[in-house]
Amino acid sequence: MEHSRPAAYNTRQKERLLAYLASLGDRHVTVNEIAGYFRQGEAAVGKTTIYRHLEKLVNAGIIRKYIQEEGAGACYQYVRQNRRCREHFHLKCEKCGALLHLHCPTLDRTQRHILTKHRFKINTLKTVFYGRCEHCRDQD
Amino acid sequence: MEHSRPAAYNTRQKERLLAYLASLGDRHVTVNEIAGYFRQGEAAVGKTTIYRHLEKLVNAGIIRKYIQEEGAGACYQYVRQNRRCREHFHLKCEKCGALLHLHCPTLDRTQRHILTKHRFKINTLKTVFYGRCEHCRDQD
DNA sequence: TTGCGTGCAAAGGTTTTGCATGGCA
DNA sequence: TGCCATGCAAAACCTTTGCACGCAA
Repeated sequence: MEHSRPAAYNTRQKERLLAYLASLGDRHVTVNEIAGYFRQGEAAVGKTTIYRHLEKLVNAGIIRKYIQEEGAGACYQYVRQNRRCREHFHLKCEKCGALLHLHCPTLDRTQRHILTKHRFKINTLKTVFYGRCEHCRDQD
Repeated sequence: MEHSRPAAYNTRQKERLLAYLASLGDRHVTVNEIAGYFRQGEAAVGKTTIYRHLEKLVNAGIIRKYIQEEGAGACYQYVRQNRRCREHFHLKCEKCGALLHLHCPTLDRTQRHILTKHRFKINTLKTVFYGRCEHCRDQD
C-alpha cells in the first residue's frame, strides 16, 4: 500500500533533460548551459522546468550538485550507476574543478564513526569534499 | 616602508561589529542575524557596512566564513586566537535542515589522512556532510 | 581639510513561486 | 476528464556597487 504519492507523468521535457544529462559523461553543466542547449533547436525547455527537475534528480541520486563560487550558479553532473560502484566520497578541487573518487577504508571507518558516535547517517551520493588537489596546491 | 595602504579609520560601527562578533563565542551568525541585532536599539549598522567589514575581517583571519549552500546566506564565526577554536565540519540533515557542528578528533585524523595519503587539502569552510540526523533517521 | 567610512537605493545574480495554460494517462 | 507538468513573469534571495553625505584624523 502506497502513500499518496503523486502520479509523476513522463513528459518529453523530462526525457530530453535526462537524456541530455546522461550524454554529458563526466562533464559538469550549469543551469544556464542546460537552458542554452535547449533554447537552440525545436525542443525548448524552460529554466523553471530545469530547476524543478534538477532538484528531484539530485534527491533521487541520479545527478550530483556542486556548489561553486559564491554568487555563481551551481553545476550538475550525471552519476553513472552502472559500474561496480561501491559507496565512496568525492573530492572536488575548487581551483581546477577536478573530481576525484575516494575509495578508502579509512573513510569507511570515519563514516561508521559518525554514524555510531554522532548518530548521523551520511549520504555519500550528495556529500562532496571541497578543497585543493595535489597539483593546484603547489600553485599560488 | 609601507606600500600605499589606505588610512583605515576607527569608526564606532567597526568597533561595535567586532565587539558583537567576539561576544558570540563559538556561535555562527548570518548577515541577517547581525543586521537584526544592530537594527534594534540606538546603534544602527547597515548591511552594506556589515558586508564590507566582514570581508576585511575574513581576509585578516579574524573571523571565519562558511559557505553552506548556494543561494543561502553565509555563516560567520569569530576565531578566538587564544582558545581552541578548531576548524570543524558541518552535518546537514536533508530532511529537517538542521545544521550540526562536528568537532571531533577522529575527523581531524581523517582530514590529515586525506592530506597525506590522498594529497588533497580539504576546505572545511565549504565542505558539508549531507545525510540524516538522529531524529529524522527514525522517521520514514 | 582630506579622504575614508557609511548607508540608502539600485543593480547584479541565482533560484523560487504564482498562475494560466498545456498535455499525459 | 482529472490533475500533474510547463513556463512566463514576478518575486524572493543574497550580495555588490554608485553616490552623496558624514565623520575620523
